[in-house]
Amino acid sequence: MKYAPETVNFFERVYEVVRLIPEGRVTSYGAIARYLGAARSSRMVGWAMNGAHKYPDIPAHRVVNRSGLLTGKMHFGSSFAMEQMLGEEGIKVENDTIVHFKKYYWDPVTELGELE
DNA sequence: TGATTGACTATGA
DNA sequence: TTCATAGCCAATC
Repeated sequence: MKYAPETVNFFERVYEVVRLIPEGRVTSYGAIARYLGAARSSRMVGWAMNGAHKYPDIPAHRVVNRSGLLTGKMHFGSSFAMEQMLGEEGIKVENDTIVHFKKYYWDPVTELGELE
């Protein structure tokens, strides 16, 4: 697997941010992208997560789309693994969507401060 | 090399 | 309010 030099940095940053997500909290692809200064590259965050499976400590289940919808649950091996993991962290999932998403929402820009 | 796709989001009808 | 379309940018075919 080879990435463009700048891309490696971007992907690494994505993983770093995801690792910082506290247990029992979730964030969105767009929020991460925005935090990294790539507000319009939310899809790249998703793409980064695609490769996140190679890293054992990336809590990708804490990353959902802006509606709290578990759009990537099918990438966890089984379609129920993601909501099960979230459930064990105290996050209720109903109909593939996080209940009270706003309450659990963890925005890196807000929590970590804007990137200098 | 060029076209298509995707774990997204914002915007307009 | 719900549905459709347009940008985004790297990876894959």
